[in-house]
Amino acid sequence: MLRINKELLNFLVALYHSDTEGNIIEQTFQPKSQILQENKQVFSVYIIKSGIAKCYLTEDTGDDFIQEFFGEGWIFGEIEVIRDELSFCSIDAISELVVYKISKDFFNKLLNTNEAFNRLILKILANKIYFKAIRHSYNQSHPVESKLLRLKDDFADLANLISKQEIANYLGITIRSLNRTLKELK
Amino acid sequence: MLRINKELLNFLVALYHSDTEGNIIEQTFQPKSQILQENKQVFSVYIIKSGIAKCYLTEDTGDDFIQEFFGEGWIFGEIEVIRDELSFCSIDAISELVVYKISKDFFNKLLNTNEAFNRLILKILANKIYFKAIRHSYNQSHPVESKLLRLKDDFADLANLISKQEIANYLGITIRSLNRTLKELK
DNA sequence: TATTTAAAAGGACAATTGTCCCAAGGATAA
DNA sequence: TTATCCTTGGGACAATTGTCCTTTTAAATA
Repeated sequence: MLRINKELLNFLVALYHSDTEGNIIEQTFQPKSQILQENKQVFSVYIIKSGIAKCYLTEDTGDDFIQEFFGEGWIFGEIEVIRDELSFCSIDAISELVVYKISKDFFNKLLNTNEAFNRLILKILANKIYFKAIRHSYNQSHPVESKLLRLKDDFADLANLISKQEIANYLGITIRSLNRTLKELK
Repeated sequence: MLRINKELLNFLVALYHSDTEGNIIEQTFQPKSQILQENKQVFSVYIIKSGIAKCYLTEDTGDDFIQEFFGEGWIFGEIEVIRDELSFCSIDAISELVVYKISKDFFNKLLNTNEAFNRLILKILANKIYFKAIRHSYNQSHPVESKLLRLKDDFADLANLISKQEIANYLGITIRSLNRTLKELK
């Protein structure tokens, strides 16, 4: 639910400190500000240094569907840069968010010249597919109650950071269903 | 719905013909035979030369959820090899299936030494994430009828190859719902 | 402090989807 | 041919989830 990646974060901290050419910039976003927007161009790849963000997609029905909550060390924008396409989801800061920002060109250069970085990105992409596959499958085959119980632990940690609406959007259900089920579980 | 990738297929055909050391093997599977099984080790990466396969996950409820139907040029097993973990889904041949089979080691070697191959795999992984994100979001926010209409075209092509049960498993619904909705659409 | 606004909780009903069951049609094997 | 099995289609009802609306609670601002 809240994705983090210490390995990538460590990698970036080192990279940032050895960077003398300004290829990596630290940037801070205020809560609720938007970092990437659906269907817009993506010029940079971002790695979260601290804070929490949400990655979501707005459907034609007007509903937002939250793909994941991103935490320390999580990367975004890399899929768009690799595919060389517009963003297919939006990213909003939930808490104050500090990121390492890498330009498209430098990210591509890193991929081509830094073998360890290349491997790390391959692993990250493979993991993203894995997480999505598992979650999508689980979501399709289980009722709301099971989905909620599954989150219970992560849930407690995030409960004071994210709204009920966001939890509902993550589960792909309405707030009404969420409340009903929460009450039944008590 | 049916994923194909001509670019990778072309790449592999060339690779196969220039391969003198038996790093790439052509192999044929009969319809309904299983190529990869959930929770088992994966020793090779496969690229489909011809035929159709399904990639699915069996839930604790006993339901199968079909992630995708794979066609020409589609790759599988690469996620497990990159993550160095057990398979998280099963792959079954639907029609007679011919694949190019690459050992784990040679796949890793290709990733490290062949820049074009590395790029191709990065793109493929990024695309897999993209497809999954879009589909998961759509599935969560739309009723059965919309999901079906969305497939209508692909659907016609596959209809005589895959069963109703498989379509239902792909949509994450029961056969009963599928039939009901198909009737309403007529 | 009083006033306004937004988030959370839930009642009543409607729509959607699932469960369970049976029947019809085609394919296969004895 | 007849028996058997599997796929498909659908009736009747139950369970789940959504829609709409109201109330309560909490937070924010004048």
